[in-house]
Amino acid sequence: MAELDQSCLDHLLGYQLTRANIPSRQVFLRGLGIPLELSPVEFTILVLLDHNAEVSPKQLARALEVAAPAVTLLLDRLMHRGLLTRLRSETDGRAQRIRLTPEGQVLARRAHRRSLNLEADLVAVLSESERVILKRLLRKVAGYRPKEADRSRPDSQTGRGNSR
Amino acid sequence: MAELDQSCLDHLLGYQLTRANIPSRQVFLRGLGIPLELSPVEFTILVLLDHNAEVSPKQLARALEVAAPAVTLLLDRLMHRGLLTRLRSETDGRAQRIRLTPEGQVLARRAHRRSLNLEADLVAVLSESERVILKRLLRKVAGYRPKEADRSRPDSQTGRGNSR
DNA sequence: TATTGTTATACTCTATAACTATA
DNA sequence: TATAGTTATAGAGTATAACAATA
Repeated sequence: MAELDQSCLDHLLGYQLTRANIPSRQVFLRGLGIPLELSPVEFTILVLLDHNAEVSPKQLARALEVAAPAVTLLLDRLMHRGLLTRLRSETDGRAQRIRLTPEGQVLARRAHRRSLNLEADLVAVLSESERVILKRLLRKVAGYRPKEADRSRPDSQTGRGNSR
Repeated sequence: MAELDQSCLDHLLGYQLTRANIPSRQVFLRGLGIPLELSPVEFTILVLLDHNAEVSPKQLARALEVAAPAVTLLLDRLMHRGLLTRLRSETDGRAQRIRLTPEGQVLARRAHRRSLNLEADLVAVLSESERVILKRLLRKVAGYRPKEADRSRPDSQTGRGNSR
């Protein structure tokens, strides 16, 4: 069966990003996500909680660019697995402090350790200097924020969903 | 409110890819997706159909690395919008040939034209040579395929969903 | 009034299994 | 038996609005 010619989409950075994300995601799932039963966001949350003190759901929502209700659901799931607890902030009665339980900390560290060598095969397609360059360029792109005037709604935090 | 320290995730290429995808996705939605009422995959399908003759759902599933049932649903939607038709292949009674309708072709070309300048602001954070390098490196990463021995199920086409 | 977090809802995407019709 | 495509279903992600409690 003939392969389709996709050159008509080559000019789109977004297309290249999405395509590069496919094997990257597979590598994550096979090497970490499935064995430790963590989705990419769940992994990210656990690691961030372990490396940052006094984290609130609001901070997570900002850091991950995920809408607040989504964070609530994610934290619910991790809490029901006994990986974290929610405490009221002592300085602001509205806010919470999320804390990893001992089990959560063990899992966070195990996952983080595992993540260090996770992409070895994947990035083997690049030279060491290419890896450095790629990450630097991706960070530049990630730092872009549309001008306010361009935004349809100033405070819309549109999700990270990526259906392609 | 304090920003979280995310340096503990810097080593993961997948994390950088996902983060770079966020503004890229916003740019697509605001500049093309919302005005033309096309999701990223729908846009991709229309453009591929316009640039390739005699396309079957199977070919689309392969090209986009989307599971067959998902392709069925995507094509259903585009068909109900009058953008394409499904014809039986004359050489293989099981297969289909997807064809853009005149309206579909008009939209495909309008969308493609619009996509050419879509990311101008986004890629302005990069120099011209950086853009070339970035796309080349992304293509390398996108070309990676895990060794069969690593794959849990040889024919699993895991989706492109990207919840992070 | 504004902010933090939750609930509820609706829609999309994704994954799988089971089915049909053709080969 | 294998392949192309569909149906059905369940789960996860995402966006919005509306709400409670606190500031």
